[in-house]
Amino acid sequence: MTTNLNPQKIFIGVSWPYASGKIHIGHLAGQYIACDVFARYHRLKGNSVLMVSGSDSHGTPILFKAEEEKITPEELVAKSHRDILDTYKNLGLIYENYTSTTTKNHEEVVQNVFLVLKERGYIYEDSSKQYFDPKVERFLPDRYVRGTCPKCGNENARGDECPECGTFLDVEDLINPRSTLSDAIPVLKETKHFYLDLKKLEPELEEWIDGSSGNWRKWVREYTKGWIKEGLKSRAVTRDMEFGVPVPVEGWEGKVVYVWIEAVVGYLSAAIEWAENIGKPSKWEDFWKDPSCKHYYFIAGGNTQFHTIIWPAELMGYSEKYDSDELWEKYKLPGETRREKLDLPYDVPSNRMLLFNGKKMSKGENHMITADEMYEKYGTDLTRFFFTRFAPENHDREFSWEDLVTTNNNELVANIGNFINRTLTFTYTKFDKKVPDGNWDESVKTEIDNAFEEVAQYIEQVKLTKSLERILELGAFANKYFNDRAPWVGVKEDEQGAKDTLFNSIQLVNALRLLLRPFTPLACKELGGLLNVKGEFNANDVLIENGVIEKNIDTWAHQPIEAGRVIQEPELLWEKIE
RNA sequence: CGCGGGGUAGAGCAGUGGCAGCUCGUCAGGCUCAUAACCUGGAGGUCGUCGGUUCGAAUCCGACCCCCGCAACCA
Repeated sequence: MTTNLNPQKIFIGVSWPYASGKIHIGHLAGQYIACDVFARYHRLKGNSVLMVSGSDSHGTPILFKAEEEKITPEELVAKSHRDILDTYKNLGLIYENYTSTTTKNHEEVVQNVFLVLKERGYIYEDSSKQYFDPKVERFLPDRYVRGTCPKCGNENARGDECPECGTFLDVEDLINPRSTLSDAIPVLKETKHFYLDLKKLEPELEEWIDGSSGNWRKWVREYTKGWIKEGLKSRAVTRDMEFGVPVPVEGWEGKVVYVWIEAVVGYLSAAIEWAENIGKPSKWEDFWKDPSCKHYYFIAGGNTQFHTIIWPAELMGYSEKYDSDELWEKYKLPGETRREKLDLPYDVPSNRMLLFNGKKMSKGENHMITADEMYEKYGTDLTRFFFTRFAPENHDREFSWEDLVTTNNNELVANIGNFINRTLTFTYTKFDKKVPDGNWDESVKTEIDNAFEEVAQYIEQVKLTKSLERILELGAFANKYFNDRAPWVGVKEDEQGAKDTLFNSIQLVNALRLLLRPFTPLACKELGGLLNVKGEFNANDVLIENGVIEKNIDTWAHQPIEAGRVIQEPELLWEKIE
């Protein structure tokens, strides 16, 4: 436990959950637990962490859902936001700032970014024809138009894709189109939009991807390169709608900035809001304008290209502001003082899909298990442990309740939990509740030090499943050590030998506690109590209590328990289920 | 030929040219401090298919088959 004199700055952006309901376990497996484990580790390591996210609170589906539930969109969004916060709290998911896209600050930053990109010529105006539902008087997103597939004749094809034959469609090609909102026949209407000129940024983008993607997950890199290979197309960045961030251009009333400009800018606006919240309005620049600050984006599946292509493109285009006296004066961000470029992503450790009965989870089709259900059944630690242990880091993974039970019983309980329990019980009953006076076994010491180092490496590479596997290895080592040394024999025949064994076992128990802090925080805290650990600095607890961490203290190392310390009566940290 | 991921023991997965591994399950044994736990040993695989390169291929090359994801504000 030493002051970290040279803390690494870590910015973590976590994809924004859509505020149309509760989050499900796919979200947990995808990013919300991984980011928290990663952030907790870095805080414990004494690094400077800024992790932000928020509720994505705009868009057509929210309008429709609100209508369905007969409440206002604002009410739906507020309720969803509260639900999400509850879930986070239950699962111990903590952010430096978790906000929402409904804030004035967000609107201001989005409009600022939009206008700079427009001034630099990366956003241009064009018009297109889009289906309009005359009955409900709304333009229709492609997915809200159904009709007959021109390829296979399926009468229920969606405007974007035919679910029957799998073809991606242009909405205008549908035969006999109808609106899913009213069943009315939609009409094609001319509408003007702004487009993001990705083509223009493509060379710069490609160079950046070639240079930076070496440490990305293979599938993320290949997927991204695939998009570039296909050629980037301009995309409309505005929508005909009233619910969202208004397009800040005269004559564009009734249109809003479309999500994949809007939501990703949240990473910046939430950082700015955080700086404001802690009373240091320029502090966000430490994380956004320091090239040594590493930017990680925890996202999942289909969001990948927004973070490896579109968001970097926006940042590149936006950073041209700093080359122009005029733009710099005209478009200052809140609290902005430094005329330096914004940092680009360092890594995008995107996960693949968690499947349930062979299909991915979906809010729309109600094919899901909510995060709340998981929490209510199995609690914080097991939920966190399981979805780290079996995160779909490199390929899709099937979720099953059996795996969850097996993992709990064989790994959390039988490996780690049982070792802790047998050690504490032995100490409590055979050594008068005191840590016996024993000598360090070098092999144990080495094993512990190696574990700290290797687990740290895995986490820093965002190989979280491996990091947990490594901790389980230490648990297996500990059980074997205990078994080989057979202190239950020694306690009668070789008392000092038994004392040595238990002294070292206690150290292993404490090592496991320290290593597991990012993964199973509740049990670690409880175990700290059993071991009578007092006054230990835990940056994550400080963040929960004070909302900010003032000191960078490196606590990622073994902290020995001294002989003679009295321990509490052992209690089970985790129990077998079913 | 749209883009991408995958196919290895009953299950879930590591393994990028050199004796096919890990966890769980299963079988046998040991131990008894511990949550029926822990420890040791065994059985179980023509590495999707076919062809090629090589002294040597799960791994490199070619063809094919199967599963999955991706243009929607679905993580």
